[in-house]
Amino acid sequence: MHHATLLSIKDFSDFTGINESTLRYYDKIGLLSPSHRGENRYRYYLPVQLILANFIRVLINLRVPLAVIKEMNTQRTPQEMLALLAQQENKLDRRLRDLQAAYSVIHTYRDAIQTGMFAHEHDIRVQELDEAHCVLGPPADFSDGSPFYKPFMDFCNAAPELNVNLNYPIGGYHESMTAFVNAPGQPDRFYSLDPYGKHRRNAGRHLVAYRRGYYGEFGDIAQKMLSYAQANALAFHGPVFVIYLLDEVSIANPSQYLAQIVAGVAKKR
Amino acid sequence: MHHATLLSIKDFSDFTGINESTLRYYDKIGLLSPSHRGENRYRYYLPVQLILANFIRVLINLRVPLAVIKEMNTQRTPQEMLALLAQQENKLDRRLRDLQAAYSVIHTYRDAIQTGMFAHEHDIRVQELDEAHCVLGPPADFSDGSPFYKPFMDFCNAAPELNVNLNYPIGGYHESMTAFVNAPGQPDRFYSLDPYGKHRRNAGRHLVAYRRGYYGEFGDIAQKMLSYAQANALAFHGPVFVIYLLDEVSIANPSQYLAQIVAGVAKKR
DNA sequence: TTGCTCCTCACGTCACGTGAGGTGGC
DNA sequence: TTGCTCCTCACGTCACGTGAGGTGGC
Repeated sequence: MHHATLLSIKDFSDFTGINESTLRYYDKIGLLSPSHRGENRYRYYLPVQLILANFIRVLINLRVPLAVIKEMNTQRTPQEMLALLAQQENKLDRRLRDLQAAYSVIHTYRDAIQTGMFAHEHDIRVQELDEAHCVLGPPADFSDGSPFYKPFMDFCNAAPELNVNLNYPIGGYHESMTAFVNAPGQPDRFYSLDPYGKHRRNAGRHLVAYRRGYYGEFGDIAQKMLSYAQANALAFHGPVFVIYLLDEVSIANPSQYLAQIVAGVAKKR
Repeated sequence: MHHATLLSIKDFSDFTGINESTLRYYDKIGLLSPSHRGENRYRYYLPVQLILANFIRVLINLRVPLAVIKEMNTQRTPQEMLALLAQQENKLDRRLRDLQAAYSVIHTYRDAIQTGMFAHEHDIRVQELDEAHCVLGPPADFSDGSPFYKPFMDFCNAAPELNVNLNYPIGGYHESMTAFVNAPGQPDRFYSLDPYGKHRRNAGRHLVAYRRGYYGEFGDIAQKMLSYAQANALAFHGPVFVIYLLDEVSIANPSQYLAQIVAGVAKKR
């Protein structure tokens, strides 16, 4: 500090924590200009401007755009500031929800991939599963013999109104084991593996099988499940949930995708 | 769709929900190029590329940079994807914390401004207050007669190591009413009105007064509080907390700032 | 002369969206 | 000719950070 009353750009930067080049930028856009300039065009700030800098710094941290801050700069009332804060609160709220949704998608995928990595394709067995949540789409229409992606696109198009987040892994829902056996590649509905979804797979005993391959290609896995059930005196009940634990998100080669098929079972008596 | 097997850029855009110009951009940066071009340079996509588009869309929603997505594009393994997701989770975690902090600052300021708007400057009375939290700074050093902002800057500089968020309103802490009376403009410490702070103002009866004016200018408010206490047979105890309910964030003119002074009191007996 | 602070101006960032001006086939 | 889809290319966005090249006073 050369003068007791004037701050060079370096001083001002040190006190405010705002980068020197950022201060020059604020000067350029008229957000915060030094009170005067030296003959050599050096910028000099008044200590009282530190207060203005703090005002700017606080609002920037609240994600208020510089243009808005500039408007509030010369004139502002508690009423206006309250309105701005309320508006900003809404914006942050939306961004928070967005981020939390992304966070949840990451978790769901991590779980799926981890399970998929340690699954053996020919492993088939009965497991006690916890309740799981999802969002079911509308009935899938394969009736006109349309290619695989047509009903899937219907699902995607219906997503906004059904409040379906398409970033979660997508699976196929069959109303019964019989339905799955008859057309393993043509689920009755698609579903999103949204852990906050309103639909659910009940807790309890399930027959769990795995199958490697492209979407809708299940080979003889349905038969294997039937044989296993017969050999172990199991009866199927409830819907069948297919989910791709390893899909295009984790694997480039479609023939290496890994599906998990889950069907409710009980001991025959 | 002109061909059953090929998608124009419009079709592809409709199916993926990705803007046409964005698809051209992805082509340009080599992230997602159409499988071939017509003689007129029209872009044509294969239906199987919809899967790749979904991969990209999902990762974009997880805030993965396009450059990283591009790297994972041709080769990716479940292991690599797990690592990427873990890394992304950390990033999102930091951003979430950031946003939540901003959110909390907004709430604190809204409360302060609302209280300030409905406060009358000459209102002075006893109130039952809830516990409140804050973060106390180091002892403020006014001893060398330095201007007001020197000890305040010390506080700001100490902020990072004390884990003080400087975006909350900042106030002055006096160890006793006597200390406040002797030097109302020179608090023993500064503090940040952080509702998650580790220090606190106890719940209970407090004498609450208001004073309009610039930082550190308190006129005769201390005397008024003493008189009020004497007239009502009140004894002071504990520290005095000063906070500016209306400061540079909500008001441009410093002479209109509004301070609230809060001191613990009990009936004399 | 050297070292220091400061200056201006141009350019890069990131993932697009927009808009101007043009083409090719019905 | 009109309408349609598609093309390329340039520019703007937002809040800076970086770096080149230069100045002025000790």
